[in-house]
Amino acid sequence: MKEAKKSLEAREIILAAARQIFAAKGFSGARMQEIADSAGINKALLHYYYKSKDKLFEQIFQEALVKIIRPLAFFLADDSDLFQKIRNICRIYHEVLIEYPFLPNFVLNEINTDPSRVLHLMNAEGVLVGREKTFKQIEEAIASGKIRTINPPDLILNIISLSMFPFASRPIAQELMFKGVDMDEMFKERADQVADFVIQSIKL
Amino acid sequence: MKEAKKSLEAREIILAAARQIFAAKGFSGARMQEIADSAGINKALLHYYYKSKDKLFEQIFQEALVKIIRPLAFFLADDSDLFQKIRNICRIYHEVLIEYPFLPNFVLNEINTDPSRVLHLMNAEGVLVGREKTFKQIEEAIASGKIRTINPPDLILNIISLSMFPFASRPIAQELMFKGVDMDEMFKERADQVADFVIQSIKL
DNA sequence: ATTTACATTAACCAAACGGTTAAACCGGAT
DNA sequence: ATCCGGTTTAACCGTTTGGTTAATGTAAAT
Repeated sequence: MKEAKKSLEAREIILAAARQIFAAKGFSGARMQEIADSAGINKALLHYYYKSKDKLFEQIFQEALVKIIRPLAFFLADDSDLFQKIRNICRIYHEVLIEYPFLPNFVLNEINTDPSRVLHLMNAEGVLVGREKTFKQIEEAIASGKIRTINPPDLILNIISLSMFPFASRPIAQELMFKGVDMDEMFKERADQVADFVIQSIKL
Repeated sequence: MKEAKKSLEAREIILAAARQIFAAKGFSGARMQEIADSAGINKALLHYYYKSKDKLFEQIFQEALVKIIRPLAFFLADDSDLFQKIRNICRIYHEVLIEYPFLPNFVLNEINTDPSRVLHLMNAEGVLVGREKTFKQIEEAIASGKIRTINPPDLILNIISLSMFPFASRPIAQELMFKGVDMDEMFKERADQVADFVIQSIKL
């Protein structure tokens, strides 16, 4: 393998540029020329490494999807106590989203604009492995009087909503509710705040 | 005014078509030709009624923004008891979003892809009128021992997150957590479920 | 030095895009 | 009947877009 280093490095530079531009403008708003410019290369070279816009996008979207879904998979497979599991998923989501705050908007929007292009990439991860187990854990916590009655999927949806939506709505939230507040700082403390909020809501 | 009826009717048909397509594909993904086709008219006629894609989009986005922000404005101005206010905003949001489920994704995504094109349309509504009043109401509820300590903007953000995110994440949520569940039915009951969730979480 | 295999570029292309033009259409007023 | 204003269309235009081509560069292997 002669120029393996060069090739891999170029591919990584391209991916980094494409990640930023796809995340910022979405599939249809992104321009191959802009990605090439941002990567400091020729447009033809971009097509040399990634045959088409769709292929390039698929790879980047796949990565993003994994980053979004992995914390949920971890939560579902986690063997800890329910309250501890809730604290764990909140912390993991906030860690990931503080590093990649654009993920929720990017993933949700692309799924919405073209579910067919994208939904088939989802089964790759074994997300659902621990699902029934966690559903049962929640139902047992209800049956044993540890927590209030709630539909397990609803509880999980609530946790994810509280964790992800603030990142998706950041610009408008900053304008309407957090004027003058450092939202980066707020997000750092928010993981535990969300976990407490959820636990307070369900515990008896 | 000779053909006033015809003209207004045509404009409404165009708006309806544009609403659907902009909401589904976003500004950059929408095609003027597709909007014209969907409205059953010529592309030139589309430009006759709405000079440019940007103008047409601005009008539609403005409408959507108002639909999203009005419930919040109502909540902030509402003079009811805090718990009742929370039930009110949850019900209003769920009513609106059951009718226009695409709104969260549409608005959030356009704000994110091009904040400059869009954020200046936001001050039109007098949203912030009741903000300080509601902040004080929450602080007083804390001081008087009625509810747990929480930062007022955080509480409001939590309510909105729980109300809006499920609509934005519907396709992926259906796939991962609600397989085989009728989410339309679920959303109908969710307004009160969210309100209870929030109130249980903060009440002492 | 020549071959070889990948890397890189300028120039190009067809299709799609937002938008324009100029002519036709059409119903009511004159 | 004709004039008039708003309405509708086919054809067209310049630009942008994703993608290709064919030629050149380049560095290690022979």
